[in-house]
Amino acid sequence: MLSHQRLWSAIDLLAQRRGLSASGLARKAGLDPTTFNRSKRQALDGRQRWPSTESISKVLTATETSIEEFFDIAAPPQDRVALSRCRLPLLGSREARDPRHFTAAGQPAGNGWDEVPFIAPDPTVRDEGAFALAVDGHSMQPLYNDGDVVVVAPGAQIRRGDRILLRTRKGELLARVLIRHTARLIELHGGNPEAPDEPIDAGEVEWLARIVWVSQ
Amino acid sequence: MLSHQRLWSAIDLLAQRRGLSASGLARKAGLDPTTFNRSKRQALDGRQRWPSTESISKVLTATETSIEEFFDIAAPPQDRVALSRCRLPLLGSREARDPRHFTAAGQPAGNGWDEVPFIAPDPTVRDEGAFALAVDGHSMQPLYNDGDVVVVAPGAQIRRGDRILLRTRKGELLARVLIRHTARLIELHGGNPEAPDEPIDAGEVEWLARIVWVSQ
DNA sequence: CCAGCCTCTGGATTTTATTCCTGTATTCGA
DNA sequence: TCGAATACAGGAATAAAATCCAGAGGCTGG
Repeated sequence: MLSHQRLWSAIDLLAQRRGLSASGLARKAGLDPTTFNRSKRQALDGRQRWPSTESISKVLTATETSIEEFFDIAAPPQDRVALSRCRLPLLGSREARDPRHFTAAGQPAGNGWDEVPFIAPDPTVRDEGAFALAVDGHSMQPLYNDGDVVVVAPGAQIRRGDRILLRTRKGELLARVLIRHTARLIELHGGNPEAPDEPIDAGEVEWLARIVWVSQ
Repeated sequence: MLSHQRLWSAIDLLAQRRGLSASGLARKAGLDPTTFNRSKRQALDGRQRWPSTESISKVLTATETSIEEFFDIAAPPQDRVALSRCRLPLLGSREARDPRHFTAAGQPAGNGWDEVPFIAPDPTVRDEGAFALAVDGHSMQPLYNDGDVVVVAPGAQIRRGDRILLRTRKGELLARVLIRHTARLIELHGGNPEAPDEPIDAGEVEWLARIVWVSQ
């Protein structure tokens, strides 16, 4: 649905994001500067006045804004789909072995990354450093197979039993289940219920991040 | 951006999806039936005429369409993000044991379903019958744990090695890995590498559907 | 301090979208 | 077969949004 209030606040918020006033936005779009005046938003008798689609179209063109972004700006919070994080950086797990693709905190770095649209219900994915990893080959079995895509959120809280992506100082990239995490020791599990836990010295670990979504 | 052409074709396509004509849509929205006439879309001298935001708002309200869906309808293919499927039906796996929550084809039915926003890069999720299942308890271990959310696409092609959700005629709801699927026999695997395959008679199966995404 | 610029109000005017109307063609059900 | 409803074109009238036009207030740099 589309309310009078949402439409006008989208215009205000778009102007704000672009560092413009309401009149500045109108002028930039080639419209009369008074078009978006507050005094033009309702008639004297209180009836609502709506901006025209043509004006909106001109504003979007002038500010290089997509119609989706425009309506997302003023969406009610529960409908907000975090369009800013709509495109996650994506890398193949083979390329991801190269540590230069990551910052020291495990966030994507450099320009070898592709992009993929993604919006998940879990707000952890809005994490600024979130990225997607396309699994090639068998290096992450049995948890993940060739062709799976895992979404990793370095900023997400990690608890026991969560699946994590872990970079060791040696440069290995592992997908595991976290069993225990103390100051000195990290206990991992490979996903095979029959296999024993794998302890690893906390000093060996460069970073670890929670895997929040997987396509398979 | 928002073009004259896209706006009008969104109106036409929305009408089409709701089984209405352009004039029927206008009438349903409480507008004059000629409002959306083709003859009103451009002036005699060829200048573009735009529908008003207020008319669009009335149309969306009358057809219970979100503004996101409206603009997605006529989006260029490369921008199409299946916003119409942005909100997936969601059910807990415990409630999902009750077969009344599903159609015979394994699509969501009834009104016990919640909703969750979701957009995945994989077009399989655009499947009209796609839904999300929140796993409660241990019934789907070791593949999935309490708190995981799996996204299921009943229309997606299934190949060997895919994870599937399966409803038996007895009413069980199982998450498994598909090993083999012949006319008579379906071979499944529970996810524990040490465990043997589980054969099941194809006649025992009500439906099965591919699991395409998992949060964990 | 003041000119110049911007922002906004509120009114008059112009432009434009909607409504109202007439007329034609088509579909549908009795 | 024949009304009744629907779909649509096109024109006139009406309603509403954009412009145009003062005028007030704020800010800034000279």
